Amino acid sequence: MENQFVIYNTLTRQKEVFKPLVQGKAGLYVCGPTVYSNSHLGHARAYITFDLLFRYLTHLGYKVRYVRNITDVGHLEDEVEGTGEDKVSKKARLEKLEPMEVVQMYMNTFHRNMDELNVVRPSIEPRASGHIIEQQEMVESILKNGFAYESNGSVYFDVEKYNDKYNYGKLSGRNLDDIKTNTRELDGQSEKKNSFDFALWKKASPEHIMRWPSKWGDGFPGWHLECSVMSMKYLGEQFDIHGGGMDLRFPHHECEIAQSTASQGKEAVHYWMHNNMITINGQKMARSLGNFITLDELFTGAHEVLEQAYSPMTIRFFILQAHYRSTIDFSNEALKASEKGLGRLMSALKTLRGLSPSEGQSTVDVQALKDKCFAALDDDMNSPIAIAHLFEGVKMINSIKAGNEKISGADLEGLRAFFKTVVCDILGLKEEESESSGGDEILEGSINLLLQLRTEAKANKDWATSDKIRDGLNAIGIEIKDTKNGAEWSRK
RNA sequence: GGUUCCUUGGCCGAGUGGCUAGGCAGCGGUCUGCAAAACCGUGUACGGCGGUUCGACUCCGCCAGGAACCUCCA
Repeated sequence: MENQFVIYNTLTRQKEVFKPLVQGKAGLYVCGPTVYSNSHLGHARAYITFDLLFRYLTHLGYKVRYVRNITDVGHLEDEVEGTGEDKVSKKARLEKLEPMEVVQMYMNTFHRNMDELNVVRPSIEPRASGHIIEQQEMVESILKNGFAYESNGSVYFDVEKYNDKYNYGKLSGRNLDDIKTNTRELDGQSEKKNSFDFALWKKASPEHIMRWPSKWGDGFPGWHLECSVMSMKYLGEQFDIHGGGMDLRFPHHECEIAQSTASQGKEAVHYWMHNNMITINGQKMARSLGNFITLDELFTGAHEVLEQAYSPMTIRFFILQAHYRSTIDFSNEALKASEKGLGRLMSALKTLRGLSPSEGQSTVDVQALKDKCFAALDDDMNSPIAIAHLFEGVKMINSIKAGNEKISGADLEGLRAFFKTVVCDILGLKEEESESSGGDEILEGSINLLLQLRTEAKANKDWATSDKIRDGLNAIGIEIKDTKNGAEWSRK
């Protein structure tokens, strides 16, 4: 086991060899979604990225504890509308539901979508609303350490004071002076010492539905707090990797660092990893820009920018074909290319299963292929390169089948294991059967019978009949492939 | 305005100081009764202008265009 897993650490702005705090174990925390509306393409990108990390760490032999939270406390002030109402409550009011009903509904959708994308569920999925006491405890410890102050029933983090001792802005590459001169002055900040101070605990206005009692009065926790608290609770005061979207780098993750450090006197996270955004026509996909596509819309094709439906695996493959730190631009053309490429990869996987060893020595180098592929994954999870090498494997498989290359029994076994490991276990791609399932034996029997008739017709040079069978099967979604070993069929 | 980043062939998307990324599409061929599939072959790509260098798409500077963060966001 010579190779080392290298990951890009946003904190140091460079690639570093992954060294776990505890040998053989890895602690991973990823910021989960706020469940107040449907999951979208951006969620797919983030959670597929860290699913790849989770799967790869597992593949490398680490016992991984993967914590991904659900943000179900509506602490997000609605600045755009200017109502000061949190998003969950607003949704609840609009749809005449309990806030927790809203949360449950979208959490269910999120889980279903993630399952469809073959994203492995995390080891622990804690909810912010279930950790109010712990959050209050952290507020108290930050207060006790002198890095926060109470003001009119709310508690704010004292950024300036923290910065005197530590470094606020180290993750996002800012310094407090810049932040000072560039922070917008918003209304209602009079109770803060400085505009860049952020809320740890916020006093609830009388109409605020999601509220909890505290020693500072009824209120709710600040957004940044839950991740500091829950990561500490389940992964310890210090843990290996914290992930999330690039957009969370500031202020969310910066504030997390400040909170953890202020409460415990040391930093919690060793490696910060951030996935880049998905853009649509070159622009970030965002609710506020009105250009976001939900996963359900993607899977059904029900969105005006979509020319067709795209399957979950197509989306997954599309995302894995770009490096996680690059932006990836959505387009129908790109998605269609991914769909076809994925089809070729998966049908090679099928072919591989049916391959038999050739006589004599291999003419292909399976080991070299494996080495190159794993080297790519070791290099900051370079999935596009790994996939490029996989396609070399596809060529290899097809050439063996066509009789242009030879493979020994041992190599064939190695190739099979390699493909299963990389394609299925690490990249998390699976075969998608078309909806028509059930009655498979009858179906197969019928099709095989038709193919027999076609073979006979061909033998009699009855092209009309043979083409009629081919076209007819084609029309109901069965594709015929004539190979040297006779006709084969597959579902389109 | 501040901070950071990007600009690769028809499309998407890796990467490197001199050596073929890959996918999709296209073109030519093999196979086929014809197709499809598969296989083989095929593309003188690196925003513009300077500089460093024996040599730059890759390093430096400037310019142009675009993006992200600075406000909720994956």
